Amino acid sequence: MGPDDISRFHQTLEGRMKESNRSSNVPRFVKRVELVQKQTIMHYQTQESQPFLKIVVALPTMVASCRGILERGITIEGLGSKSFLTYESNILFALRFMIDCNIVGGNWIEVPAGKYRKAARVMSYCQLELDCLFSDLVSHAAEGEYSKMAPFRILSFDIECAGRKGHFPEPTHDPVIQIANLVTHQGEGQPFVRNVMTLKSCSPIVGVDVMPFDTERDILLAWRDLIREVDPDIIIGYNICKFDLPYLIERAEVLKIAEFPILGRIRNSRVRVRDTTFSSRQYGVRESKDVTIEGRVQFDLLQAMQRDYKLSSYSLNSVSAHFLGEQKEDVHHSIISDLQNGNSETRRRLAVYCLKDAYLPQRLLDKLMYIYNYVEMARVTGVPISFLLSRGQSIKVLSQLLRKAKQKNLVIPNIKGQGSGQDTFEGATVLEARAGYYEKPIATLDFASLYPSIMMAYNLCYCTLVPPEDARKLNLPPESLNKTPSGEIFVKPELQKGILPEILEELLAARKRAKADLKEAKDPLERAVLDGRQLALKVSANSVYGFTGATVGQLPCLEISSSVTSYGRQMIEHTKKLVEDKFTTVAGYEHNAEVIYGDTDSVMVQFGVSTVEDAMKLGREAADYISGTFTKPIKLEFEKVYFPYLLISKKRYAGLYWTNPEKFDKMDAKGIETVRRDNCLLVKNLVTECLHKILVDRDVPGAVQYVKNTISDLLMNRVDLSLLVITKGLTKTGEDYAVKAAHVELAERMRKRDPATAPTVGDRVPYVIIKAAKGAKAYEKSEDPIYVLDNNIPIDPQYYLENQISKPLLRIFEPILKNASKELLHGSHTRSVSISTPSNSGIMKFAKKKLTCLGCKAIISGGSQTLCPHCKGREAELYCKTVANVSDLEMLFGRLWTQCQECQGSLHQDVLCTSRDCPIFYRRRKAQKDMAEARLQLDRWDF
DNA sequence: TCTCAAACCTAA
DNA sequence: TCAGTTAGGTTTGAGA
Repeated sequence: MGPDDISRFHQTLEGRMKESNRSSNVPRFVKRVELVQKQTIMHYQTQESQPFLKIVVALPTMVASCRGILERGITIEGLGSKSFLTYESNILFALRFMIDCNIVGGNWIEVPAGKYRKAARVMSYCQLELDCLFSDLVSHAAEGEYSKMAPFRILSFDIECAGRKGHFPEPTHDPVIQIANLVTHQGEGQPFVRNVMTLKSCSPIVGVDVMPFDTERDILLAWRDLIREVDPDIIIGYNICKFDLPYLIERAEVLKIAEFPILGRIRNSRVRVRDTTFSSRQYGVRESKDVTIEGRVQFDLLQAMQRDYKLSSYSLNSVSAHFLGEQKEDVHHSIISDLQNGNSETRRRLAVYCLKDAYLPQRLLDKLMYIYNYVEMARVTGVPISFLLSRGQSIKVLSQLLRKAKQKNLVIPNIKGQGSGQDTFEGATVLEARAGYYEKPIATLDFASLYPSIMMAYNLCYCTLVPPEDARKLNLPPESLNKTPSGEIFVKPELQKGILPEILEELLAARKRAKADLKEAKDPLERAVLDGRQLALKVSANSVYGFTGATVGQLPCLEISSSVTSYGRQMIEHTKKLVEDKFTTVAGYEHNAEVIYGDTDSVMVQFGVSTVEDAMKLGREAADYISGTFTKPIKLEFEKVYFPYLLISKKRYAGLYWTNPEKFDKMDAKGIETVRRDNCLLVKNLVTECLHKILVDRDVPGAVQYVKNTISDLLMNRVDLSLLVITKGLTKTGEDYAVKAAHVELAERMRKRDPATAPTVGDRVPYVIIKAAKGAKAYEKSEDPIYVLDNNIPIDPQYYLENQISKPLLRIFEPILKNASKELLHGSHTRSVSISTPSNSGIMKFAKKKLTCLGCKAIISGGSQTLCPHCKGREAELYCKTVANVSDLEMLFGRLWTQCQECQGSLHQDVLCTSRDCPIFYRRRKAQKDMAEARLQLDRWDF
C-alpha cells in the first residue's frame, strides 16, 4: 500500500461508515488513517516491526462499527476486496484513555500549574472545574506521598419501602418511606453526616439528624439535594445496585419527578438503569442492574462479599455476624408498613433499623479494608475501581498486557471465536492418595507460585511462541529454542524476552518489595495499603495463566497454558521420584521416604521419622536439594508438617499443621465437610468436633461418644432447626435444570408463594428436609426453614442420619476404628426415637386427635382428661412435673426473648426480628411453641 | 440394584 | 458485549 492507496482506503472506509450509520449526521467519521510501524504480539517475529494502519475515528462508539466493516471486508479501487484482522479495536474507551495517558485506577493525577484555566463553560457539579489538555496531565506512580489514599467522601445509605401485605415492595405501587444516610471521610472513624429522612413525623434519635417530610416527593428531592451537597466520591450500601438505587430511580419515574435522577457529577445528566447479567465460572451467574452515576463509584458490599468470600448466606445479617460479630434485627418487609402507619415512635423504631442498615455496610467496608484493597488492586492492574466489582478477572490481565505491549511497540490482535487449535487442555497431576491415618509426621513440600515461575523459567509468552510451520520456515538455531513437554516451541530470552514473564517478574518483585515494606511499616494506614498491595500482586500473578487458557476470553493461547501444565506435571513427578530415590536406607537415611500424596504443586512426604523436628529437618533438606535441579526461578519450598494426618482421598484431608516443632499452629482441613458450604451446621460441627477430638485430644472414645450423643439428640428431636439448614447455590434458572434437585424445586415452590422474595439465580437457597411419605425423593421433602417453623412441620431425622451424617463420619472413622459403622450408626443410641406428629398436613387433617395420658402416653378411653387409670395414683407428682415443665420453658423463652431485645437495642419493645440466619431466632420460636404446648397440657388439669 | 450423568463445591 | 483454568469427590435423580 502506497500513500495513494491509503487515501483511497480512507475514502472507501468513510463511505462505508456513512452507509452503516445513516441516521447520524456526523460530518466525518474517519478522522485520520496513518501508516505506523508496529509488531504483533502473536508469535515470535524475526523482524523488528512491520507497517500497520492506524485509524482514528471521531467518536468512541464508531470504533466498533469501523471494526465490523473491516472484518467483513471492503473493496478498494485498484486493490480488490480485502478483509482485515483488526488490532486493539475492542477496548473500552475509558481503559484506552487511561492506558494512553499512563493512568491507572486509584491513581494520583497532577494538573501542572500554568497548564490549565478556569472552565470556559461549566458542565459539571464538581467543586473545581477547569480545562486542560489531556496530554498535559501528569500521572504519579503510587510511591511515597502518592501511595496515600485520597480522603474519599463515602455515602452509605439504605431505603425502606412500605410494601403491601404479603408482597415484596414494588416501585410501581409502594412508596419510599425512609432513607438513612451516613457520610464518612475515608480513614476517619466516625461519620460527619448522620441523618434519616422519614415520611411523616419521627421521634428524635440521639446523634442523628431526623428529617421528617410530608410527601414522598420531598424525601426523594431532599436525598438528591444531599447527594449534590455532600458530593460523595463513593456510594456504598448493601444490595444498592440491584435494589435501592433502581428503586429510587423507578419510583421517581412513577411519581413523575423529572428533576430527581440527576445524581452524577455531569450537569443535567440523568441516571440510567439497565438490566445486566454477569456470568463466569468463578462467580457464577448473577443478575443485577447497571446504574450509571457519572463521577461516583458505586460499591455494593453485597457484590463485594459474593466475589471475595465463600459463605453459606450473604444476608447483611449473616455477613455482619460473621465479620463484625454483630447481629442486626431483621424485620420482615410485611411489618414495615405497620410501623410506618403507627405513630412517631414506631416510625422511630423503623428509622433506627434503617440507620443500622446504612451503618453496617460502612463497618464492613472499614473492617475488611475494602478501600485499601480495591484501590491497590486498581493500581496494580490498572483498571478503574468500578471494574473490580462489575467485570471479571480477564480485564485485569488484559489491562496489564496492553500497557506492557504499548511500551514494547506491540499490538494485540482482536481474535474472535475460538482460539487456536483444540479447545481444552490437560491440567495438573494429582498424585494417587494413599489414604489412611498417619501417626508419623508428614512433611509438605510446595512449589512457590508454580505457574508464574514456570512461565518465567521457560519464557512462555504470546511473543515467544513459534508455531510449527514457522519453526520449519524460520530456521532458528535449536539451542535458542525450548520444546515444552506438550510439544510446543518457544524461543529463549536471548532471542526475545516474553512480555508475560516480564509482567510476572515485575508483579512478584513488587510483591517482595511490598512485603519487605510491610515488615518495616508501623503506621496502620500504611500497613493496610501495603498489605492490600501484596495481596493484589499475588492474585494478579496467579491469574495470568488462567487468562491464556480462557478459550472464550480476549486472547486465548492454549499453547501457553498447556505448556505450563505440562511442565507442572513433569515437575511433580520428578519431585516425587527424587524424594523417594534419595531418602532411602541404602543412602544412609534412617527410613525410606514415601510420597503419600501430592496435588499440582505439592508433595506430602512420610520420611518415617517420628518427631516433627526431624521431619522438618529432612523436609528442608529435600526442598533445597530438589530446588537445585530446576531452572530458576522455580523453587521448591518446605512449608509445613502435618502430624497427625488423616488422608481420606484426593483433595480431602485433615491434620494438625506445624511450622515450628514446639507447638502446632492450627487444625487444617481440606475438602471435607467442615469446609464445605453445602452441609448443614449439624454435620459441620459434628465433623469438626470429631476431628478435634481425634487429632488434637487423641481421644477416639471421646469422639465416638460425641457422635452417639449427637445422633441420639437428632433422633429424639432435640436438635435446633438452625443446625439442620442445608444451603445450596442456585446456579441457573429453573427450566435450565435437567434433573430435579431439592433446592431447585423449593425455589420453584417459593416462587409460587411469593415471586418477589423467592431466591433467584446466584442466590443461595436454605432448606430443611421434612417428613414425607416413605420413598419420597429429597426434592419432594425440601422446605423453607421459616415455613417449617411457622407451620410446625416435623423434620425427617432419619434423612439427616442416613443422608447427611453417616457417610462423612464413616469416612473419618473408618481408617481409625474397626467396625465404625456398627458402633456409630447402629448402637443402642439409635433406638429411642421421638415420633413427631405432623399437625397440619396430609392425612393428619382427617385424623381425630385422641387424648393421651400425661403420665405414660397411653390413649385415654373414658372420662378422664388427664391420666389413665394406671397413673391415677401419681396425680400429685405428675401435676407438679407439668407445672415445672411450663415454668422451665417460660424461663427459657424469657431468656431468649431478652437476648433478642438486647440485640435490637431496646428492652421495652416487642421483638420483631425474623432472621433466618440467627440461631437464637430458631430457638426462640421453638421455645415459644414448646411453651404454648406445655401450657395446653397444664390446662388439661382441670380441678 | 446397578450405572451414569448432572449438579455442587472444593483444591490447587 | 462479556465471561480466568483443570482435576476430583460426593450426592442424587433417572433409567436400564
